[in-house]
Amino acid sequence: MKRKVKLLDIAHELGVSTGTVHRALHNHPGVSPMTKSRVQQMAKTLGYRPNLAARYLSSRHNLRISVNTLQGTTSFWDEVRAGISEEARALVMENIEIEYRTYPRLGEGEEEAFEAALKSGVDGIITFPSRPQGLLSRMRRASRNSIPVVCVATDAPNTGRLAVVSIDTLASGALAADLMGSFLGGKGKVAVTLSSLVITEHAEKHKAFARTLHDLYPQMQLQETIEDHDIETEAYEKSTELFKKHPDLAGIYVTTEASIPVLNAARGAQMLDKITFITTDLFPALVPEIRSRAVAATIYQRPRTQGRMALRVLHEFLAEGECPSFQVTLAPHLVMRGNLDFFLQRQLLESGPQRAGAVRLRGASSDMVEYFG
Amino acid sequence: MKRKVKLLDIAHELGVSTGTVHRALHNHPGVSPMTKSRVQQMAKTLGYRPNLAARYLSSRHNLRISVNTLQGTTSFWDEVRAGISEEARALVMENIEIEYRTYPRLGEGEEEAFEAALKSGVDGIITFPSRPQGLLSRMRRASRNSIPVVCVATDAPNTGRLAVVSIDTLASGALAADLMGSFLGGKGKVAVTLSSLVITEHAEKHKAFARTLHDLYPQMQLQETIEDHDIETEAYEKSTELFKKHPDLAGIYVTTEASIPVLNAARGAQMLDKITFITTDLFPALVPEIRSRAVAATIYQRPRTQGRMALRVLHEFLAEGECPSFQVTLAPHLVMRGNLDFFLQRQLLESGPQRAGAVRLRGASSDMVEYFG
DNA sequence: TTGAAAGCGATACCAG
DNA sequence: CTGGTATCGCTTTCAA
Repeated sequence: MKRKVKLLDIAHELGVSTGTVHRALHNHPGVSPMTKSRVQQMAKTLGYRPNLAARYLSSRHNLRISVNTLQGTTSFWDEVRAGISEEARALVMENIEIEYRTYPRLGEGEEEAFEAALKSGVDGIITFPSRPQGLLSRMRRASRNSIPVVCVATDAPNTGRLAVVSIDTLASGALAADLMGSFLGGKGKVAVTLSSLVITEHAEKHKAFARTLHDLYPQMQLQETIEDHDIETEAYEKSTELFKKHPDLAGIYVTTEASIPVLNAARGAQMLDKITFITTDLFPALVPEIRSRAVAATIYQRPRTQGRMALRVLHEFLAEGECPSFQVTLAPHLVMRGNLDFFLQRQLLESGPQRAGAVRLRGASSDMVEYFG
Repeated sequence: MKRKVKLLDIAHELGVSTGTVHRALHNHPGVSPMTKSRVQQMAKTLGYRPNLAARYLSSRHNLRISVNTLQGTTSFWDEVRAGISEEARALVMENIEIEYRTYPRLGEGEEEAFEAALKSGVDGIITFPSRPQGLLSRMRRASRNSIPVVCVATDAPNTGRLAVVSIDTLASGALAADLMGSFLGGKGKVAVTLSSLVITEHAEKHKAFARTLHDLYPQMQLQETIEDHDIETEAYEKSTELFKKHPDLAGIYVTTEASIPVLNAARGAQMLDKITFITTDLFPALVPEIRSRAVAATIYQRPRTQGRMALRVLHEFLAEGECPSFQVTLAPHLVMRGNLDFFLQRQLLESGPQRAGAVRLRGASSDMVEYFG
């Protein structure tokens, strides 16, 4: 049994005080370079690991975290935020203060929100970088100032961000392709819609879809790709055009949340029941479409879990100064009509009673269910 | 901003000492019933929440946890144990000692293992109750002695167990049925194999499969169910018989890990390419079967996550005296040839470098991927 | 049955 | 630049 090494051990070993050791280990000002390096060396050789309990206890320096996301127009971001809140509450040391900053539309106001977070001096930021190019300089500045930034859903490369939490886009696209091929018996014309090929995530899904389709179902023909630029009417019109051009289209994979306009376009073109739809995410308007089998399957991106992971990674870094991984990639869930109700029930349960009173050992009579996305 | 209430607050309120308050709240001996109830009342009205950091700091008595599972003949339990270890290491307060007790076969030695764990005086037990009836009395005894027991993979009802972590069997069966129907175009004969209808989990999967098939694909015909009692030869022989009896069988859903004998039986009967297989779990021998498309899809039960959750629930109870939920139900993952590689890669990564050295902020050059099941 | 007090290990401040 | 020390909230003796 190895006794844990503490500050006093390493201080004693070097004949200095714990205060000095502390300052040296944290790069605080006021330590001679010599002692600092000696301390750090000794800490390493002794295998010093800080005692987090003691740390939390002594400095109850409330962590302030800014969460910058899209407004809750789509249920996706509501779920992400819910996951963040949950994790914050669950994180045993409840010294986390979360400030939500939202912006109304893609790329509109997100720079201001980021700026505001920086100005207010938060300890960390969780953000959805919808237009990375605009955020670039600000994120670099945050990184320079040692303010960790975690990206959710979309990555922002070369910004010095601490980590990114997202769905596995390659697995998503590949799964969609394999399902599409299976459903259609390995032949027919299919198409993909996405927001823009400039967005890495969408391009990856598309690439994985195309590649898997080609490898596993060589007889299937992938048609031109629709870019809707996150505009509903554009999605509708371009879909309508596509359906007109390919009256024999057999399937379509919607990689974004914007599946409703595409469904409506198919409905308008009287082609709804001839086309196999594979969509993305799960939100109220999609439920009846799945139930009526207009949508064959949807790929659920587990927004709640994304939120949880984002906060967890950020907190772990803030607490321990270390980051478990720079890229957290979630496996998507597949929702079809058969298992739809289980997902809906889960969403209900989780958003319903706020972690309905935890119960002590003896009082265990009625079970409650927690469904992990 | 509400100041946190601490022991001293409630002690002061009642004119007693913190020691008394502490003893009262923890049902320690040596407190008059009167003061005890007064303290507990006051704690409730003030909304006292213990400061865990202080708790861990003052008394870090190592938690000892026994993990009783099947030997690693199947990769499933190796993964479960890996998940448990991971979570133990990740749990910030690393005062957890885990003792693994394994038994070679279903129902063989598990009672002895449980007994040994109890005798050695562990603080909690995670177990796979393969033969609940034999464990019943022992689990009840554990419960009476306030030793929490968490079941993994399978529940043991009426045993006083603290919680159960398992896959959503209803969602699994329903998803399998919907996929089967989609793959087969809504018609044909299908069958189910399982270990025994006596086992709740298997019965539930079967029921969900049958029900979903009936509701969504009324033209499909569900044939008799194979019970293999966890014996490979039995699975092989009964499958062979089934294939002989139904030469037009179109699909089969294997709810257990025992899919290889069934596949071999189909191979022997020259029916491999005529039957759509939906299997359960993911293990080395299954990989080539998925790759060759002998298996259309497999339902992955996320053993690693099950292990993580089991330890988390148990630790939370041990640490806080509260249990977040008595039933943790995981949504299964769907693995097909298209996304197979992503799951294999994930298993490799996770079992490879032991949490390859966490890195500090500045050193973030090459990303590592962590793939959450 | 109860009170008083000594830690647990890291942090932060004040003297030197 | 460095040493000393009070502090965080809870647990756990030891006296009373």
